[in-house]
Amino acid sequence: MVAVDCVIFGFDPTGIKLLVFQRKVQPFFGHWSLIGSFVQPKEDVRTAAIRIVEESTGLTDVYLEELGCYGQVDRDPGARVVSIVHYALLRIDEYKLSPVEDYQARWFDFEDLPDLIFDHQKMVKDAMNKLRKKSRYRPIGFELLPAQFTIPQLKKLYDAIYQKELDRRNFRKKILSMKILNKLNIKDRSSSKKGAYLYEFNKENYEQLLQEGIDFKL
Amino acid sequence: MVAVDCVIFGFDPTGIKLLVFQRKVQPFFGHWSLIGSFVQPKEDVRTAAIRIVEESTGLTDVYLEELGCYGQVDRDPGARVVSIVHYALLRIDEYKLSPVEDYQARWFDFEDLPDLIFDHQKMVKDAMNKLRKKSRYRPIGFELLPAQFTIPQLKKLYDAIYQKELDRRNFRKKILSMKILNKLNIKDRSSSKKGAYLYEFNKENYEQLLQEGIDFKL
DNA sequence: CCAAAAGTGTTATCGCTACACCCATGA
DNA sequence: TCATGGGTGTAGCGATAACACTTTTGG
Repeated sequence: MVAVDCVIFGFDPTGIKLLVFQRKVQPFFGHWSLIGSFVQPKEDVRTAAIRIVEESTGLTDVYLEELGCYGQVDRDPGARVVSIVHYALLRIDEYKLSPVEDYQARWFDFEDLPDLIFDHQKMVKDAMNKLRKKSRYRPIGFELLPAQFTIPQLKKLYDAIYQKELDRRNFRKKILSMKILNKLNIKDRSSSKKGAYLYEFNKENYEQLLQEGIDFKL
Repeated sequence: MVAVDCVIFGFDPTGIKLLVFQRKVQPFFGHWSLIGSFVQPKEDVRTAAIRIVEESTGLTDVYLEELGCYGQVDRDPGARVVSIVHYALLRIDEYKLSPVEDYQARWFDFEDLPDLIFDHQKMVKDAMNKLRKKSRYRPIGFELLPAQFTIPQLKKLYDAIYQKELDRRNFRKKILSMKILNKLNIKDRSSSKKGAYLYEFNKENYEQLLQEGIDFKL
């Protein structure tokens, strides 16, 4: 049997979040777990992952990547299930509430997760490591922010991913030098009196950078 | 059904090689393909990959890593098979001939591969890309060389991986500065009159570097 | 003695790091 | 007017890239 489980990341000003679910079937009814599902006979594996994210969050256009195969014989005590784990990055502010509520879902601080069933804890740990590595050379961090964001917000996200405080000035300099941000002439005053300019991600310039062989080390 | 397919890399002085096999079952009997097998009911997925490499090369202690899941519905025209692809790096000079001969296997130049069945061509391409990326920050290139090797040999390998000629002097300087090579007082004269010193990979120092957070960019 | 590969050293440049200062504004 | 977060500039250091010369030895 082949299943897909999804590690779903979010971010808000207090830090990185994980969306976990209360299991609705035996065994371990009511325990916290990642969201998952069996792959249907006529369904591609990746399609299954997309479906699962949509069913559980209402979102269709999120960053979604394969993490790996979890295929220990005894990982699921009930039956032989091989799980193809994916991780998703989404903007917390965009996700639709109702499907999440149906699923008995909850956002947890990444630093303060409950116990998860089976090998889900390891999946989460591996996903976070992959996110750390990947964000060093791909600007996937943007996927976790609202479409419009300030540079201090972006820095806070990277502080959280790397678990250390980056230098304000160097961070700004580097990210701007890549020219993958469009500055808007609007200020966000929610976190300071002076206000910080809002930016948007410039996808075209980013694609071009990829061609030329970027290295995006923040 | 869950299967494992393996992309098996080798290297000799003329370049990077791939081990491919002549298929012994229908459909596509006799066509070239990667080596693979179904995962047994009581077998971990990774264990299956190790088994496949051993059965097809006779080698047990090779570098082996998961590449990803190939799970399109129609990738195998015969049946629904999800394949967990792995790639292996091995020292051509070490592999036992007889099992390979049983399997109707052949080493092909990576640049000059035959047509492969199903989506195996894409697996190979993806594996090579992963090898390129990974070798930028992990010294996995060593896995492809004999236990003892010269620095010019190592450079040739990285030339082949990156598909460009690195600078001889800078390459040597950098690799030596990492202190992950043990110099032997023996010269290999097979490729020049003057002869080049042989080195061994120093695993202890490498492990220590990993702790400290290496970045191995050549 | 010479061709061919191996081995070594130097210099200029670029990018990163580590800093200190000014700006705008609500309270 | 002052506390708070936002925005900008610069100097020093270290790593990288570009490059030329010497060494060894079989033919």
